[in-house]
Amino acid sequence: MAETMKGLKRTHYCGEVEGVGKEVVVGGFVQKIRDKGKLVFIDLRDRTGIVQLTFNDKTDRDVFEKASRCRSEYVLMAKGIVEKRESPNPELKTGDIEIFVTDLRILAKAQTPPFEIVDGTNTNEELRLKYRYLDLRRQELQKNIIMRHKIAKVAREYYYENGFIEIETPMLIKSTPEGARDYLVPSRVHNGKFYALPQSPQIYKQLLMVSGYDRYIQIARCFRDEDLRADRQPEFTQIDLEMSFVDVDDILEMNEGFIKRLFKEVLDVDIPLPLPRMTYNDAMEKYGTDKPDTRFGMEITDISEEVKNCGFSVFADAVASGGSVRGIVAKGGAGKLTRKEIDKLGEHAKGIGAKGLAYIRWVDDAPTCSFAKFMSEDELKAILSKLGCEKGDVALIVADKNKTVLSVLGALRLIVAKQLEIIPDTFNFLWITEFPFFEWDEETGSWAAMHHPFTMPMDECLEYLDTDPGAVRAKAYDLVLNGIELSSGSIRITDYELQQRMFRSLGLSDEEIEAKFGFLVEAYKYGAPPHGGAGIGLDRLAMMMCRAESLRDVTAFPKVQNASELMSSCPSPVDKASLDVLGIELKETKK
RNA sequence: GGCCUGGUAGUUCAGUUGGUUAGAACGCCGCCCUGUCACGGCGGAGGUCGUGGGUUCGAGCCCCAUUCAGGUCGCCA
Repeated sequence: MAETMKGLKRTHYCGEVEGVGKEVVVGGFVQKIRDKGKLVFIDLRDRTGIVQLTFNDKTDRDVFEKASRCRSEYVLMAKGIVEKRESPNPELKTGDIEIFVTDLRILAKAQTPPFEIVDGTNTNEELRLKYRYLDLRRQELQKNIIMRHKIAKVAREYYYENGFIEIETPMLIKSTPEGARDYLVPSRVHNGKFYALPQSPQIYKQLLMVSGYDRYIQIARCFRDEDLRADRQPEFTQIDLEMSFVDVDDILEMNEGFIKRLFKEVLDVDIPLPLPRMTYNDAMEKYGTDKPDTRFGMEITDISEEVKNCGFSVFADAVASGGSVRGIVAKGGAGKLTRKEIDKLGEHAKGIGAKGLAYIRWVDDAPTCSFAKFMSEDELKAILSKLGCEKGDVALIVADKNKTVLSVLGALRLIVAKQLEIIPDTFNFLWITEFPFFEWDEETGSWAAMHHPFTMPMDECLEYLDTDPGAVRAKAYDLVLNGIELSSGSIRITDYELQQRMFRSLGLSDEEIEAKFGFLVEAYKYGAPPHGGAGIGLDRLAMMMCRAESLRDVTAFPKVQNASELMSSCPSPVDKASLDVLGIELKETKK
């Protein structure tokens, strides 16, 4: 039978014990017991840290024996006197004191955990996820989870102070088969019909602006039934906001203010404002991605002009067929990027769509070049000069359709930078602006909205909406931090006529518009202030601020790659009776 | 759905060309120890080598399939 804490009331957290001579009561988990025979030390841990409990020949005999029976992860409560240590432990916050224990309660015994509860563990993540509640005891993880809490706290404070009102939007909403796949929820009272879990509160927050709430914020859970990545969970949390009577600059400034305050308060890092901005087109041309990591250079250079008439048909043909030839230069990379490493990069490039990878590696007097035999010396010189490739450097070159060239070089740029270890440990924020409104969908052979169909086109683009959709840019913006997309938002269309035009450009019939967005379109007929907003990924923000590698490290109960949760084994089958009530019959399921 | 990586005591790993009884460290259990804090000393327990099949006189090791986990591409308005 475990003991109770009757008569004891905690006075201090373990990591905050102080005051030599004072009587204190602490509670926590046994981190470690060091039994010296007639002298026992117990490291007691709670979320604030560790304090040392001491038992010696002056200790009551029952208390002493109880102490020596303790094992790792037992839950204890101890009353005692704070004493100064003869030899302090500089590793501990409370290292210059210890507690001479006069009363000890074993509140719960504990089985030996399947892995040690210590920081810097390298226990397999699968096992730790199965026993997530134990993994969450580790101080590393507790620090991350608490960091996440602080972010949410500063977010609420900041936006509240700026006039935002927190409003909850529904979790059971109408499914709109656009964009990501919805999680569907059946219901007993509506056989054959389904709710969807929100991918974001998008439509509702826009309606709140129509309703005149002016500034809305919500720390909102969002759901997407898509495959996971290290930086993507099927359910995630967004600091979701919307503002009325604003244009792009107003929203960017508001959110910059939040970023600055957040990093100052939580990490004591100064983020200079305004944050840099870059157009989508510039980002694609220079970095091959709409979320560039600008902590290092290695920008993409177009050498199409230099090679369009050269003897190397791969290059010349790519340019002739409307594509391009571009390259990146790894400054001083010739040492680390051996022929073998470059071959590996080539394989990787092929894996992501390139037909091949040309290279120049300049170690000694003359550069080694994979396509030298097709080139005159002058042509090669021109390429080197345009690329800025010098002795000691490696240039990687891809020829293909523009889209392929850019995406491949964008990916290689990141890999090479990691290999060369040239990425500084800083926080580089960047706004990406002027996104294209439309995106050509190869599968359906039609235009699709890149952001979402309620995004306002830029004022000067309205005139060629119908004639040249590909050139229409939108009042949409992303906030990027070190190559991770942190936030995404836009100014919304508030004009009924314009919205109808955009829907039609997307190939939606009047019937489809009515069925999918009828209530939204209807709402805008009753007058709406200009408005826009953004969603800031709380999980990713926490991941970056904790310098974690994965969202799993900043999410209390995360899901794994196949979107299941290892601890509770969810999702799980349900019995036939439950399905019958919902009017659902399963087809043969995938094995 | 494609590609890549991994799965051996509780944990992290080693395991030679396929060859006797599969090892180490940490953890765990027991005994000893009055100043430990990576405590120390002595002793001990602990293995379906992810699963199934195949090759072989013989498989942790080779082959095939499968499963689980991770990364990534597709996907993520």
